[in-house]
Amino acid sequence: MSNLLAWTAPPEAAECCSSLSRRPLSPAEADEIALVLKALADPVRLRLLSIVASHPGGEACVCDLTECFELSQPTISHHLKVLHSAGLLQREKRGTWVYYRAHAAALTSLAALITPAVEPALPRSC
Amino acid sequence: MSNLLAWTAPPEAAECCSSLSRRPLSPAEADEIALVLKALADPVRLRLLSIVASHPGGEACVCDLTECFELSQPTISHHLKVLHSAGLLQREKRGTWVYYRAHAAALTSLAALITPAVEPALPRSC
DNA sequence: CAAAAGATTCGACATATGTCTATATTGACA
DNA sequence: TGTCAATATAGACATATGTCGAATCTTTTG
Repeated sequence: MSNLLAWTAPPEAAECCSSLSRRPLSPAEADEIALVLKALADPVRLRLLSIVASHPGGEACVCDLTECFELSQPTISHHLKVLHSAGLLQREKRGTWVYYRAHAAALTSLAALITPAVEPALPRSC
Repeated sequence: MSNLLAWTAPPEAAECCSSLSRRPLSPAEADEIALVLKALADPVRLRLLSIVASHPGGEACVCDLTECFELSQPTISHHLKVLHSAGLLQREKRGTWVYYRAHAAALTSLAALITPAVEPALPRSC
């Protein structure tokens, strides 16, 4: 599973808060962040995440979610797996049912990453 | 050009702040947000945006950017176009050079969208 | 005007991705 | 133990995407 939280404090960023706008990302950092954003960058997965997050109790099972779409159950399952692998959804199996909930810390980290820096960046090139 | 800023106050969200976690996104909203996230969800484009944003003066021309990658100049130009079309980069032509800068408001909106809601969501299904 | 430099557009190609159907797995329960 | 219900996995297929080289456009300058 991709670990976005780990990104928030990479060695080379010890000097600073996490933000795209503070300094150029290394290729490796960009690869990792892109994995998480790719997981989010799909209309079905955005809706799945928003449905799960705003569901009563903050969680929903696959059967709840499948009803919301005109897509096959395996397709929904696939999208949930992508979100889970990216660390954006947490998974808990209870009996026959599997419940998903939003991983708030991962979303918070991602949002912080995107938020423009308030302070002007130090002069750098690449 | 996709207009993320417009999303921040859609008619059906008048009740509330903008957040994925507040209520289920409509399919149309999800499509629009996905367009912006798709633009961000690429390692090269993430690096381009971070380089532009942290460049002295907050802007960089294409020639500055091409040096940072082992990719052809048309490829860089393509990625810049994607970011610009998504509203994440602003473009200004001065003489022969084209300067890009990060669109801070768009990034702020996107970050707000991803940030988990503090208040519990109202009970809703899809 | 012509030539050069910066940038974009075009067309092609290989890879990645979203979706489906069919099948497998897991757990509840008679 | 056998069957059923809820999810997940596998394999196939069509479409989307990232990259390139070649050509085109635009602006400066000799």
